[in-house]
Amino acid sequence: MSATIKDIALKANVALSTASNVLNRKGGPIKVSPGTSAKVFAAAKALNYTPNVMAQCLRRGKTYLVGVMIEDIVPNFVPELLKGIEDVLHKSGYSILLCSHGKEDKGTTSRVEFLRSKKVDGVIVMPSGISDFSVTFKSMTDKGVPMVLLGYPSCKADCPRVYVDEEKIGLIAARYLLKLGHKEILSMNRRRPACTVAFNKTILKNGARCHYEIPEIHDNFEYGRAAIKMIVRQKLPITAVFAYNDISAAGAIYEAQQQGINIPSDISILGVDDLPICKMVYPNITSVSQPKNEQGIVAGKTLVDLMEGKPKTDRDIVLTPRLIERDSCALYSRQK
Amino acid sequence: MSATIKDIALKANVALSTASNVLNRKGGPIKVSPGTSAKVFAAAKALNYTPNVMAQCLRRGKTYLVGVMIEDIVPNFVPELLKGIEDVLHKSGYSILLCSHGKEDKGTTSRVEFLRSKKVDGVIVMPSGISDFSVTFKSMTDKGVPMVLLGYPSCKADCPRVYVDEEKIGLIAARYLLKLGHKEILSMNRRRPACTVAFNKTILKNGARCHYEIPEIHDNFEYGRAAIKMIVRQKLPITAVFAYNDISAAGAIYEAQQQGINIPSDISILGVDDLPICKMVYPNITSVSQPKNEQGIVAGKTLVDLMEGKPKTDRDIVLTPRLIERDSCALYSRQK
DNA sequence: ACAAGATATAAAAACGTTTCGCGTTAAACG
DNA sequence: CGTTTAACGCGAAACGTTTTTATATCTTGT
Repeated sequence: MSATIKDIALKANVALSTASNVLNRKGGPIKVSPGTSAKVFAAAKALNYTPNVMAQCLRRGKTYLVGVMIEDIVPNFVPELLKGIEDVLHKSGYSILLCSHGKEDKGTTSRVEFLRSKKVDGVIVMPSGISDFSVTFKSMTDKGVPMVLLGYPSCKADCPRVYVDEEKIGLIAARYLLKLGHKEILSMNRRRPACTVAFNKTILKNGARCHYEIPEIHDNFEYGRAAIKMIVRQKLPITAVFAYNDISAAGAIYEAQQQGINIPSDISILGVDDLPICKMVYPNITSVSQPKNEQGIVAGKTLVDLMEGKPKTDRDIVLTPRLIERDSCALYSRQK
Repeated sequence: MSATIKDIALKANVALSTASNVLNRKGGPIKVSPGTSAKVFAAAKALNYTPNVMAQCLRRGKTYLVGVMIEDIVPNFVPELLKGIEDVLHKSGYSILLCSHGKEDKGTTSRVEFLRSKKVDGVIVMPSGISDFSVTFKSMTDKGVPMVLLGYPSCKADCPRVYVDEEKIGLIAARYLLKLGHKEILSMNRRRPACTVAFNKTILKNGARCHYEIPEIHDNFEYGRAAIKMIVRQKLPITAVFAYNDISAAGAIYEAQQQGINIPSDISILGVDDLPICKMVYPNITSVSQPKNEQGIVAGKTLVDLMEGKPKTDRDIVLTPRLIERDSCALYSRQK
């Protein structure tokens, strides 16, 4: 079908091995005269040659493939993460094999088999919840396939993990809301344990009160709406909401708008993630940013280092969140 | 490193070829006694064998890889499309090789080389703008690699295309806004030529007027804001806006809210795409939906058919948009 | 009981590369 | 001019499969 290196050798009147040498050991130790070199290149160009990567991989014992495992492609921040990963991997010559196992739990292990048989050189896993990956991926890690875990610091796994400092998220959020003078705050972050602990501690220490009695709802947007509904129904004296994430914040804003509650003058709402949606709702959402793109980049780099056999770095790489101030939080006004 | 079929043969005391036969010609013509079969399977399990896909591909001349080419991963609907594609391809045993060339135009051709050398069995291309792909992908299509174009019907290419009926989008939008009694309508859809033509024609035929003098802005959200700004600044008598897409609609709503204009009682805003954001802003955006997931699925199926050598289907597959009514459009009230 | 067919297993070729080691020729040196 | 050395090019093996062809073993019909 396609032209092979053999065709080139034939056309250029050289041995197959010589053609190969010309083609892929450019500055290498094996010398070949400029004349033959030119002949080979000419032939290659004439035949529109591209190497057969399968054959190369087989021979070299390396695939330059990285498996990226994701629960589902839809969640809001996955694209940015993916992009970060793709960028850095591509720069190092790797390409990514996408692997999204839907909801089904059993899917995970079969996908592992899939990646394993594709002989990927490395894996990046973005867990969807807390689970123990040291066993799921045992068959790969045992074989020495490097792996990096992205997000969810609470997952166990025998590999480097990249995530953002959840405690710091809580700290930043608490300090900010306190600075604005809020005393009665609703926290929706029970799903982020470390974050919640830090948040609560800081809040309480400064003489403010922290509520967190919202029924869990899986849909983030509805979760946010539920928060406002609860505040209204139970007539709570809350003046600020620390939302689970920006989607929840958007939900809260939406419900508030519907109920005639003014954001931020009546209630301040603080999001987490700095998703694009922050700038698309009115008022723009103030949010604690987890650097998504950076996470992807860092995870990619870490994996590349591992695959190239660089000395093992520190196990965990934790990134720092930061506050992005917009319009959904305001000073607490007493004369309410 | 990993166990090979040779190891299995050795362990099971059979010839390499016998092991291979047992493993992958399950119901095939070649018979092998239950005894040996069992031995081989036992050995395979004991050694935790997974076939080396590189070797298989090399031998079979098929990679079961499909290149999916995207301008950028970020745009809002890409994930849904991707998911649709992934689902159906995975079911047929293919996996997807992601390939997002950033902004750079020259990137495209180098990515084509990339996919070509990976010997993908097929390609799905989602163009970012209007261009002639019959030349860009010539080196692949010439070699008989099937290809499917997704979206942008205005692109030229010698392959099946999957897209939604843009004329119909215009038609649906026009009819709906007319039904609501609007007479002065702003259309932002110049970037969708077929859609605009149909929209305008219908609007004019029914005695309403169509404005469309907005300066082009690349950022969709800002584009939407600009529309409202223009209406306000020039004091246009417009009562309905047919936005470029949902992001633009969100932008328009945002700006309106800031200017104290009520949506939908003062101005109705109609979006296109039915993105998740529709349900996240207040009021919820009424939108003409382009079935994203379905597009992905159809594109995937078409490609699979092509790759399996099924008889060529109709060149173009066009999907039908439909109206999703929410809260951003209302009857035109004269007593304004 | 013997050739003919069936049946089960084995051997070998092929897929397209990379790479090692070897032979040839030309250049350099005394 | 004869010998050492470097420079260049070649052949062949190997990567792990699949598949075609060949060989050995076992039935079976006459």
